[in-house]
Amino acid sequence: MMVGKEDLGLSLSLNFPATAERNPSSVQLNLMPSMVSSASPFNLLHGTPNWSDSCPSSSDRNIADAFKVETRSFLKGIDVNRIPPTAAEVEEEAGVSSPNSTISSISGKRSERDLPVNEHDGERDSSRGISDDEDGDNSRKKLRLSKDQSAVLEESFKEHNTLNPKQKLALAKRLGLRPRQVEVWFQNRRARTKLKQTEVDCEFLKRCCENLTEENRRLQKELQELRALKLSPQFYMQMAPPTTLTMCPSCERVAAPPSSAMEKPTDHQHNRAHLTGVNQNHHRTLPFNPWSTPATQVVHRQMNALHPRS
DNA sequence: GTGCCGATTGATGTTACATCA
DNA sequence: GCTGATGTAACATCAATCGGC
Repeated sequence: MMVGKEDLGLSLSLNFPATAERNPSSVQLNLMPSMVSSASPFNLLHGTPNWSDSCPSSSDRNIADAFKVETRSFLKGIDVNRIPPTAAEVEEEAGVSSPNSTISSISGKRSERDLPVNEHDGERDSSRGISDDEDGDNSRKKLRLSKDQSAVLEESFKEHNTLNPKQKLALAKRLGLRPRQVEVWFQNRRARTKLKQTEVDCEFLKRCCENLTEENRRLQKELQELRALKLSPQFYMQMAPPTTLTMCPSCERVAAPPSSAMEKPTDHQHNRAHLTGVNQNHHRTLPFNPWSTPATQVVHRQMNALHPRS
């Protein structure tokens, strides 16, 4: 339900074509806290929202997902997923395509994998869904996990996004699911998390690109202005040595030397304050490296944050 | 042999739209 | 022409499967 998503304040919209058509603000993104560190590139992106702030917490997302599932079930008035309370009851339903008896039956490989676990669990009955094939019903039934099951799984996923066999068994037992189902849920959950992370990265790079384009445009314009100035004889009279620029060590911004005609007081007003202030050595002359301009430094920091070198 | 991953399938739910009484 | 019920195609979601590593 869109209402649920919006009300929960889920943030990032990517407007993928198919979705955007109907739901312009769709594709709600979420990051697991562990996946968005404090060094997240989004925090470094100037002029953009703080994504880690605006992105929902995983719990919000979990709630949203659970809410979604719940709402669907509620609206239909049907909860298709019941936790089989006892093995006996499961046995009764085994041939009847109960949601929880949905199987892996089609794949012999996986069924075989599950079998020992069920034996071990004393819940072999659920694996009798294999007999669905024998019943001639080859269509696999779609299982929808209940709200409670999803919530527990999400909780567990928050603690550790992979399960060891022991944890898997315990969780399966607790939820009344087969271990294979728990395993599959975790796999799919990891895939979803990764997909969302990819989408976020994509969005970030898009913004990065936009910023660079804008910066490039600005620099081109500046270059044109400088070239125009260059034609003026007065420019040469007052020009600073061509290979040096002054960088403010505190803010890392490049500024023209005070005597230079290039100085633009309105552009970087605090330079004047620095230069006329107590510390006359505040500005030091540095060799100009075009790749270490503020803009490129910001981008480099962003890129490093995104893909840190080991 | 096992577990994970990416790609894919298929069941199910939602939505927008058309048709009809 | 307007309204509500019904059918349906398109799409979204997600559990489950498959093959590869």
